[in-house]
Amino acid sequence: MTESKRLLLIDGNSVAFRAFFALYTSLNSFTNADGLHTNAIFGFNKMLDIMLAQVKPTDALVAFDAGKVTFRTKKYADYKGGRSKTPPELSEQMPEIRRLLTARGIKSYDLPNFEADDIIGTMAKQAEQAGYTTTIFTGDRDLTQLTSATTSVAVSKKGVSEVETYTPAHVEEKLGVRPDQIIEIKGLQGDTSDNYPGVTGVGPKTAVNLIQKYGTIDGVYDHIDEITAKKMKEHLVEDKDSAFSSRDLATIRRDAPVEISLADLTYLGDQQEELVAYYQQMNFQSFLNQMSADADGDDILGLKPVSFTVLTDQNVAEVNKLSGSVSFYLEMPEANYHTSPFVGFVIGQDDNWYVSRDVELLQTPALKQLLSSQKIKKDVFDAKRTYVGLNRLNVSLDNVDFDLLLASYLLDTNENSNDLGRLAFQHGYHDIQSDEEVYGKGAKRAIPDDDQLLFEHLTRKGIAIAALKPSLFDQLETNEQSDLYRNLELPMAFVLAHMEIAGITVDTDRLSEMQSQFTELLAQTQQTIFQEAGEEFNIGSPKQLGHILFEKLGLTPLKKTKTGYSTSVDVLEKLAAEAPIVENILKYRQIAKIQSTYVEGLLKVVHSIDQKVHTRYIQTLTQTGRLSSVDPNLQNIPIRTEEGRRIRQAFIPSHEDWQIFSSDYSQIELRVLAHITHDQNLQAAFKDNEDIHASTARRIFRLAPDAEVTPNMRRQAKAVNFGIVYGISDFGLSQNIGITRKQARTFIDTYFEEYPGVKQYMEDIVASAKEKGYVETIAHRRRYLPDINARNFNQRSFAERTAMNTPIQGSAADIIKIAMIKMEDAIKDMQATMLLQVHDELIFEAPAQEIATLEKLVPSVMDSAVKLEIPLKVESHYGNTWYEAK
DNA sequence: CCGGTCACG
DNA sequence: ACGTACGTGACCGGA
Repeated sequence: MTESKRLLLIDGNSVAFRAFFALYTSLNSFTNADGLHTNAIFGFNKMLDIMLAQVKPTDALVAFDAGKVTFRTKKYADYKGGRSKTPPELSEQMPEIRRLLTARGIKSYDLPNFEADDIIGTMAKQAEQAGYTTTIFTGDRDLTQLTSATTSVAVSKKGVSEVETYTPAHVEEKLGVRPDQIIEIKGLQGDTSDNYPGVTGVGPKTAVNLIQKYGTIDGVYDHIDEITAKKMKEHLVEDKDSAFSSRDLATIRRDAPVEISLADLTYLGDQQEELVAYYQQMNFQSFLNQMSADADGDDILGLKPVSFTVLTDQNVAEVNKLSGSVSFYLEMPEANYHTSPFVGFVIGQDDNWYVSRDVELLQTPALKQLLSSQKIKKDVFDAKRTYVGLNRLNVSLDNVDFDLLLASYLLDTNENSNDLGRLAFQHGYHDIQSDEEVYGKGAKRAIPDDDQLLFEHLTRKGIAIAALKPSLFDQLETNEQSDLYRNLELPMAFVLAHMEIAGITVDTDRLSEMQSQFTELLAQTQQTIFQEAGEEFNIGSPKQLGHILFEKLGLTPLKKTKTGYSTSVDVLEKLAAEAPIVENILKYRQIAKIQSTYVEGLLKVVHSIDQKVHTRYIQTLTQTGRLSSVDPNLQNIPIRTEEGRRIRQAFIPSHEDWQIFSSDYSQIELRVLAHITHDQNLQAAFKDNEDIHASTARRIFRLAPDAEVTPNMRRQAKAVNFGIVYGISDFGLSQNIGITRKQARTFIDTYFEEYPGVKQYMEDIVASAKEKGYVETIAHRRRYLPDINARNFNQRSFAERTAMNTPIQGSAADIIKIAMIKMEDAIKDMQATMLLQVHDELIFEAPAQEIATLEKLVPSVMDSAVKLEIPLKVESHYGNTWYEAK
């Protein structure tokens, strides 16, 4: 038997399209010296590498669309109508991709009047008859209709490296029909992106049901009289022509008049000289390196070689020759740097890089002094992480100048990878790998034993930090964000580090006591529920619960989710009157949540050494500038229900006779709103220290000056105020307070009449976002809104609400951060310690005798953090536990 | 690993 | 007509 032939067929346009959008956020860091965008070319080549490695083809072809006019558009003028134009940044790359293919020894081909699909369908059929094994690579799932015993279809999913491979069995499993029936489905349901209609009212589910029952569209019409659903039958009869023509449009041709044959498709492999020239022209350093590495048989994966010195006790003093700015990186492989092991470190500058696995070297005088030196600037990736890690080694870190992670987050909150390599790559620095590439992922993740591998990776991290510093600083300056970086976020990192290191003491006995109580309560409630249900089931499973409530007990399903019946609180609360079981389920859920997340969850993360929990504040995650808290999250400890609130009894001071002290901003977001909108009426309410929700109620209900604001009016006005901050919609408001959409509309209209400044601001900020592509906070924190001009209504509306909300939520975040930096200085001579931040609230512990001082000091620091057009208001509380500080 | 649910501001 | 409130994290069940 001759060697088997393996054919790789690639849908050029769709893969290029996928590559372009997978690397869309890095569009501007992928340009060559001629100003040509190269992201799609780069991504295409990456994907190509993956497919070549996987398929090891003997023959290959990349098919392209010849143009807009095809036999399909001739039959049906609207085919693919309404599609937005290919972005010019992608169009300019298409000819270059074809040049790339030539250099890589792969044939490319297009055929006038036909789409790439038809070329692929035709060649795949020929290959099947000739006994080839064929793999089709595309971004378009419609091609899965071509799968057969010898033809599989790999569809690229997310990013450039993920593909899902379809065989006939996988198609059936996933879609519910055989590959040859896909066109029947498409005929019935149509295709919005290709713009053909199918049959009115028939979506994916109905289409699959019909085809499963009748096999084909012809089968459906042969049995049209069996269809009982009246409306559907009418639509089917009416749209019969459309069904058949839609099926025709969906059918990939397998007999296109191609002028090539299988014999022309031999895969020639890389044309070395041509490819080197090509990569050079495109500035693809990493592909060039990969080529030279492959040629050497070297396995360093295409990166420039780096040199480093391994530090030991003997030569550690060599670091004394470093001066000016040094890059430093401390490797801790686990996310939680309070407990992660240490793997090693790198320190250096220019061509002098020092590495070691032995972190105890950091405690030697040379390194210790260097790291705390006021004269030598330190450039790092994640200053807070580095500071806390070094603190565990009793080494202090001072004079940090550049934090790659933090700067990168401020420049674009959307590009917020935690991986140095990945982030560097996004900023156009390619001479580095991600941790995942070097260390592996999941169960296979491991720090290499090979010193060379580890030290090279660490050295590359050090070099990347240094390499990116000038350009990121430049960009911060251009964005007027240098002040935000230097005087707000960078100092903030160390304030947070101190709070994390301090931790908060947990009364584990109190938690254990609660644990037994809840265990018993849960068991009782569970038994009651089982009796009411008449059987045992898993209450925690929405699927099983839905079955019991809506099928067995016959309650009315009010809302559905993607996967079944919704059993969320708002649904269950509406059903509570129908059956007593519902109330018990709500109770069970509430207690189960407290038990698993707060009692048991918290107990799991208490450090046995100091009886404390040490959260990590993630400073570079949220899109608005807020912090987030993980491991454990101390920003969502219950307060709204009494049972939950008691969790706070377990948060106690770390010393006898100390107290928990807490101060919170009152209505900070609405005050920020009053400030940035300059609305005179809203500002007047705050200047007069009014109850803001009551004040809003007076206005939106147009009450006379002496009329009383009822609690219900105040409640509704409060919801309107929230709605305004969130970027209001009548639907959202109506859902929230259970009124009609029309009533909600009236509230909103009246609100805007009463607060014209707010209305003006909302219009202006959306217009500005559409023009600039981003919005800003008072401290110049920036959030890009790529969807603000989207054609999709949903995406665009979301971006518009975000444009309205982000300056408000983000400026409030700026304010409390400024207050925290000032606070650390204000209490530096006291024993009081700042422990937690919960968005608009700061929590301290302090000796009882310092409480009186704090009561004056903390509010004064907080309300004078920034000067706004309205006053800020702060309220304080204290007690023996966090629970009592209310 | 994702979706549903629910805890917070 | 479209189908929505803004920002988070942890847990569980079930692919």
